[in-house]
Amino acid sequence: MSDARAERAAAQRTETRAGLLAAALRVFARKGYHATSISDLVAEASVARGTFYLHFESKNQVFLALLDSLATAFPTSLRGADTGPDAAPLHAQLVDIVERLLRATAANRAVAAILFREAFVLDADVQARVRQFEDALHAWLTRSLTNGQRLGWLAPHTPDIVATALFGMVRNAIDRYVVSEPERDVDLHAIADALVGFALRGLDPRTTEAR
Amino acid sequence: MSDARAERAAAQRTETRAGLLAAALRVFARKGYHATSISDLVAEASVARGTFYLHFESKNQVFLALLDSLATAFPTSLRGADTGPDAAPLHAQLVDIVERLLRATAANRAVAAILFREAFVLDADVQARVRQFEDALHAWLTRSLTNGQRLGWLAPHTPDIVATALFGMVRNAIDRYVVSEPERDVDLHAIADALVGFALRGLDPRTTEAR
Amino acid sequence: MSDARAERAAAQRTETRAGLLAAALRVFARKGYHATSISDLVAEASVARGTFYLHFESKNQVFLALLDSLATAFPTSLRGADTGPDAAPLHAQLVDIVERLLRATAANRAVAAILFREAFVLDADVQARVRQFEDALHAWLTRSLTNGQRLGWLAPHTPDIVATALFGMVRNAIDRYVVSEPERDVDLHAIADALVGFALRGLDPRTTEAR
Amino acid sequence: MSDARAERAAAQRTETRAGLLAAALRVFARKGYHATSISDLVAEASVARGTFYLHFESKNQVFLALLDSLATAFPTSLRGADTGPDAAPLHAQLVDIVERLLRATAANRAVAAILFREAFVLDADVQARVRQFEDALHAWLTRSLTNGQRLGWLAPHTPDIVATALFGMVRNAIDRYVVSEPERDVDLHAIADALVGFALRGLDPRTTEAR
DNA sequence: TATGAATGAGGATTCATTCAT
DNA sequence: TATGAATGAATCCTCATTCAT
Repeated sequence: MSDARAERAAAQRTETRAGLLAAALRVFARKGYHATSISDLVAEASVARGTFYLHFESKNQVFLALLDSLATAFPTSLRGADTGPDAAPLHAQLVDIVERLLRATAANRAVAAILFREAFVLDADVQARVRQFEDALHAWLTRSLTNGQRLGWLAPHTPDIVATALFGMVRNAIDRYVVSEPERDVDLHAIADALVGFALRGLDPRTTEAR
Repeated sequence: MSDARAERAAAQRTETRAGLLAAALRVFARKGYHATSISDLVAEASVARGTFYLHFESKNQVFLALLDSLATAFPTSLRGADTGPDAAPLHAQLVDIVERLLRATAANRAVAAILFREAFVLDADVQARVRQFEDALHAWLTRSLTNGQRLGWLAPHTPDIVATALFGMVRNAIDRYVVSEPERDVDLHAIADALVGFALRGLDPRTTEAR
Repeated sequence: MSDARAERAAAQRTETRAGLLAAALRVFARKGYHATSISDLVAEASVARGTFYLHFESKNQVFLALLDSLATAFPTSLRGADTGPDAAPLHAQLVDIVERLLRATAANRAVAAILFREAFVLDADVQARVRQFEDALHAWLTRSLTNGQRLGWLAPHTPDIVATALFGMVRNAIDRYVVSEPERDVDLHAIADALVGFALRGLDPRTTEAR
Repeated sequence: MSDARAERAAAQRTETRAGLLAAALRVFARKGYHATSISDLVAEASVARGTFYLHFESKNQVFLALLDSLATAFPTSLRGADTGPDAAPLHAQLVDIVERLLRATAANRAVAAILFREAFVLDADVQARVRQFEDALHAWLTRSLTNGQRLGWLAPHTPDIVATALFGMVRNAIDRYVVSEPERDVDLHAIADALVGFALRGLDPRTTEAR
């Protein structure tokens, strides 16, 4: 009937849902996804148990909803390198990409933490979604490397394995510098720079001397 | 009470414990650590529920016991590079180290899988032990890199970050090529070679040209 | 407040109530009384949850309202046999009564189904009403039989027990031929005829031969 | 190991299970199957909640176990009539069968009550089993009637419908005289006699006169 | 009168752990 | 030492009912 009332109700609903999401983020960050029970969630959100099920089907649906914030923040960080004639130097471009990745993760620390540490105990459908995301990332990396080699921009290496290595480098860096130690004030730019420097030049000193 | 009888009892006890460990390894491999209940363990081991508690305090104590096999296999793979006058080339030495790591993990796939994927849901004391192991590894890597740089064997990079990167590279490679896909027959030597090649020379083509 | 407006409001209310009843009939028929929740009812009726409680106190009040259709259809089928001088033969009259009962039930299949199968899980007040209805029917049957015997129309039997038997015969026939298998197109007249034939002549072959 | 201990344990287990069954029978009789929760069962049996699940999968498994007492008592009552040359008169034989049915039910009043009144709200598998039992009974009745007619022992009627009628007669008699009013001391033999008398001779007075 | 978000008691089920034998 | 029945806290989830708008 009254539009005003319906609107109010919808607003209320949205607000409660948002409260549950915010509460979930806090509890997940505090206790971890796995150790969090529905009871914990509703207690933190100060709503009744039944209210939870009015908004979400299960704990993993909450996490999936939270995941969307990362899922939108991530891909925008991943626009490939610019290979045009007057593009910025490759090194600078790559540093920029990696730094954006680190910052996107840092901005969603709690979700990223779950994603990085508890991925395997997430329920099947969440796992499938995460795995699919990772596979897409790996495929994109492999393609980019193959392209770069063909164009002579990158040294010849086994693209699949190097993709795995790069993925692991960044993943572990995120885990160590972003996810694990929130209080420590880290210089994400410096980290991105060091990672890219290492990935481009390698450890062999003759590389650096050569230039 | 004859010694013989006491000995027999002790042997029996050891045997029961070994049976529980072997059973745990099988069930963990089949269902994952987290999804495995004490019921599953005692059923697989064909002992009574109470018997379990005569030998282990909890599920994670079982895992800690299993962990020891890896904990002994790993460090031996990690004897540092030989820097003596007539040592083998650095590249070959590193390939050897990495390959040994991969093989050690492959030989303990079930335990490694838990370690890599379910580490975070392990109870606090197991987590602490794993973390301590990782930190030791990271510290060793950082030290080695610092040393290598001082000796001019390695190019100047931020050792801490490069250690993180190297650790992530290998970790992800193990996850992808050893833990995740058991059936696929992978060439661990080739993988080790590619990883080391990338880590030493980097992606920049001028690196390779220079030599 | 004009009368017209009050009238409109009343009409609206009646309509909503009717919609709920119609919806209830559909859902009860589809899922059974017991398996139907208030949620199901309001969803089927497309009204808000709270609206339900404006019209009915509980699920069984809805059923009681639906019951009224049967409660009015039944007694009219049960006008006793005509014992006047130029009445139709007893057999034909009884067949007619039984057939009318079957048809009345068939016309209210959904309600009858609940009545026959889920009577016991209905709440106390509904149960009381159903029981009262059954008792009245049984008393009427017993009275009719006693009368028939006194008039020499019926053979001497224990009226109370025969009433129970007759009630059970018809009840089970309704359950089997009307309630249970809705799709099967059954000949209710033939069933009524067979039932009355059996009830009058019995199984003993000498009975039939005698005529 | 020790057989004595194993035996003791098994005895304990059996005892607890029996206690649960006895408690279930009492609570079912008091509150009805549907209204009984697992909590009620364990409270009545004075065991912990978990203990219930050690012995039964669900409430309906308890009922199925109880059902077995009826399921074994019933068929023995149903050995068909003896048609040999020097068999007892049909009437006497039938009275005996019906009386045995009534007594078997009376001996298992609580279970029979559930079976008769709450059959429809029992879970699917229990329902299936009950339905199957009823169908077998109906088929047996129909077969017996057809046989009896062919042999000239029984008057010609539609066997399927008469089977339905007989089933309903007995069922309702059980419901009224055995299940519903436990306190009233009823003469089961007289009831069986009246039922059979009615079923054989019917209501038509000419039947009785004829003999 | 109608709405629908919120409530919270209540029920089923699991599982680590204990303890008498 | 081994057994295994019993325990009961903890968890998930449903649903009749309320109430502010």
